[in-house]
Amino acid sequence: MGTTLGRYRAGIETEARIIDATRSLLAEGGLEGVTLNAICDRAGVRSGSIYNLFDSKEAIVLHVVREAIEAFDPDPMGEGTDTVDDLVSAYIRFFEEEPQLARVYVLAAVSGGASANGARQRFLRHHERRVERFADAMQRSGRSVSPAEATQQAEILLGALDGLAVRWVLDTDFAFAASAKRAAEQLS
Amino acid sequence: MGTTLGRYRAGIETEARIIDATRSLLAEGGLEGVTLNAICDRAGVRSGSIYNLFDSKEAIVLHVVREAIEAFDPDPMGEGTDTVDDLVSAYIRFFEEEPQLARVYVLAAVSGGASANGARQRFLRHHERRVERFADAMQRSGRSVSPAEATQQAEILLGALDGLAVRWVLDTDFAFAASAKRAAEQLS
DNA sequence: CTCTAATTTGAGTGTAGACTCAAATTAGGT
DNA sequence: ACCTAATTTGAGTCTACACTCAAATTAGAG
Repeated sequence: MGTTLGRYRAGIETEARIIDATRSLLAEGGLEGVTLNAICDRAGVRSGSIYNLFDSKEAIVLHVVREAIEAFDPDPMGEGTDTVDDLVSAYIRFFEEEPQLARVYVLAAVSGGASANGARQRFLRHHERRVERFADAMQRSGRSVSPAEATQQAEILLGALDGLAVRWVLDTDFAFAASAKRAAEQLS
Repeated sequence: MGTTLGRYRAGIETEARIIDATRSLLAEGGLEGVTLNAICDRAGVRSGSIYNLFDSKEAIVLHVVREAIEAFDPDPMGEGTDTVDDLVSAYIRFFEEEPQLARVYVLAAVSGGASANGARQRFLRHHERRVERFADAMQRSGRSVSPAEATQQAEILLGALDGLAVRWVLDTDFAFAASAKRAAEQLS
């Protein structure tokens, strides 16, 4: 019943290029480096094209940040059977396979922490979901006794992983994966 | 030999108010919330006064960031005899006693990680000095064998503390001190 | 091949924000 | 009380930046 995608192909491709450009600029220089000019240059379009596809620059940035949050889910299928090791491995894998999105996540999460808008709430909720999954995995492993105890320990383990992630943002030569594994060994 | 401070008192007081205003704005909303207008309103001056005392807005911001880095030194006297517990306690105390500077530090360190200017290098060097001090303390405690081993473990412990600090920036209700102590127990 | 919806353009508009500066004011020194 | 260095003012300037929009172009549908 619907039309084919044919006529919309150019728009879809342009949108993807704009999103890719914004993601790489965010990863490189944080929000400060993301001007319309920079997006246009990187994507190879003029500003009018951007507003044909997005309401505002902020809409594009939020799209990328949402993308990073969704990609950072250590248990996207929500099966709830992962071990702590599975979750830690997924965390590390995300940084290895999606370094740009990982950087976007870290930078946005911290600067979101300073903001009054919904960004902070969104990152906080995402963090709480992660803590819950880690805590569940810890309880299934028999290591922790009470839910409160598991939650506290999950906060610490995730805190360590996040701190090492920040360390990696400061210096990508830092051996994030090895340090993360070692931290998990000692905190599980 | 020199003149008294008398004639300069007004300038000194105004400078302090401008710095205090900038610090509180940085802690509240990160760099985004620090406009000249906001500084003027918070400090109770007009923009001309600011440029009588500082070369630029950036100069004020850098002053506050430098202040945060210096305040965050776990061993400012450089005596080199602290235990790991001493250093962890100093870290926690800084957050309890200087929450505004602590927030400024965390926010600036991460966003500095995205920048190309000297800020990232400055935070990296500061971090490396902290790692060295923690590693030295670990070796003195007899826990770690080699310097390399101590350095790795110091990176992990500081990573955990920093990650919990970021967690606290997202939500100041988070029990940072208790979590930090518990992380240190397991990572020392 | 024609039609036209979708897309692109880029000069132009409006504004937030950093910073300037001549004039006015303040207050310490004598 | 007078002098004047230091300080403050706030309207004004300049620019970077987000966004607009009429006209032109592209390319898929029929």
